[in-house]
Amino acid sequence: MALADAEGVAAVTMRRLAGRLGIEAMSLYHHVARKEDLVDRMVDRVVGEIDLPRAGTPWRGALRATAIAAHDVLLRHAWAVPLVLGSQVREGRLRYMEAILATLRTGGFSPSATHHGYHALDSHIVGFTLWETGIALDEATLASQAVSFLEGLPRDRFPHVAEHVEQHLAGRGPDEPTEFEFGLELILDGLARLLEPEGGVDGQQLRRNAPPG
Amino acid sequence: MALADAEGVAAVTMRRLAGRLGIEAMSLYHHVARKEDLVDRMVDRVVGEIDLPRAGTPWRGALRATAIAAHDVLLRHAWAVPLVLGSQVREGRLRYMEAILATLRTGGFSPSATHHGYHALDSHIVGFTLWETGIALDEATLASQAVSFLEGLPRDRFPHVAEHVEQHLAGRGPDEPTEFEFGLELILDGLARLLEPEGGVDGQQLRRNAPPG
DNA sequence: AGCTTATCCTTACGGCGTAAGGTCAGTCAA
DNA sequence: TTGACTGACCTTACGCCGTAAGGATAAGCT
Repeated sequence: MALADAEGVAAVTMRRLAGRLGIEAMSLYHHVARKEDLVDRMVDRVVGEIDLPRAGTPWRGALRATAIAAHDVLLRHAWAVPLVLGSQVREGRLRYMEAILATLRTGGFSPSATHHGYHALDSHIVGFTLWETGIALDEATLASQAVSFLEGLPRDRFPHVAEHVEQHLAGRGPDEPTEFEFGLELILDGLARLLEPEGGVDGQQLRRNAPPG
Repeated sequence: MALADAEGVAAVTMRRLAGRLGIEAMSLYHHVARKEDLVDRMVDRVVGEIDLPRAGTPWRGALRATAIAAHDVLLRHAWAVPLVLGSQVREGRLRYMEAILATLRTGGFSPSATHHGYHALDSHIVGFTLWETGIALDEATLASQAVSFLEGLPRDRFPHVAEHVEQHLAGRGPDEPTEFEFGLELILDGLARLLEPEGGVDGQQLRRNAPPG
């Protein structure tokens, strides 16, 4: 994982990894059946690093904190972001899912609403972080990159794209939420409205039911 | 792209692609500097397939239709999903961005709200589709896969995960939105509330301003 | 006729995942 | 004490990969 963090997952080859461990490439195959297994386990360790809410925390705060924790962890291990939704579900992922799903269910959401809410949240976390890690290195190179992008951009054809990049350059105001948090609040607000009597998206089906187990 | 659609982007090697074209691998380097360029262009073509809203369509319907179109296109070219947010911004992506940003701006959103809304939308589209393509093949194998997953799952430790998978198996009710549309509506609802007088997430800063250009 | 240019080819290198089949020290029952 | 077993590791080799370097060929233009 140190290797992946430093040079990306492409740098994790059986030969290089073995070299770091002072052994030969083929020796790794006594601990792992295929390279894919190795990577799957690495990804699961990343997910395992996400701090989970203690049982009993009110759902909105718990979900908010967990989403932010997940975002932080994924930024620390950017190589894992495109893999996290496609890899085998193991211990770490199960624990993560269970915690979020239990939080929603205990918070009063129906099985269906919980199901949908979980995916909406996960999509935001992974999708947003995927975008972030796709463009970002540090703030400075990002800014200079954005400037040179703006210079080459035909403004007459793409005025709104230009404005969009300028928004990036402007940064955010003192009380404005992070870009990540903006989308997160949108989703949490939407979920909160599902619990209100009039309901939100499809109030008929997604309202409260008795929790399982 | 036919090769990538059929066998995934890993099957697109310079030798195999050249073979399909009846030429040698190295000949491709007269049309493309690096393999990365080739893949970037393929991804941009995928984005170019997304139907964009005609100028003047009311923002909410326009965004909804575009998001669904993007989702469909990405499902058709699943190999492109993890790449789309990290690849070079070219013609196709610029047109896509311009259309969405213009829709929001014309719809009355401030530069900042437009900026945030764009990313929230994009994160959902890509994040959700990444999850979908990570698990899904066809409905039937998915179902049998889910059943065998449930059998191996220790229910006492992960009761909510079990319920979650059962929700998948149950499928959705007749009037229930798609999972993709559920998250989409959450985001569109949230954006709509930004336009109301009282504002939504951070009403102070994100309210309307004069559009650019 | 000669030059330019676009297109394609050949050969070669170092690196990849991994199949197949060792070696060798420690463990433990008889 | 011995001998089979086991787990950790190594060696060699195969067929892939991207691409560097340096032609070949044929069409079009002056």
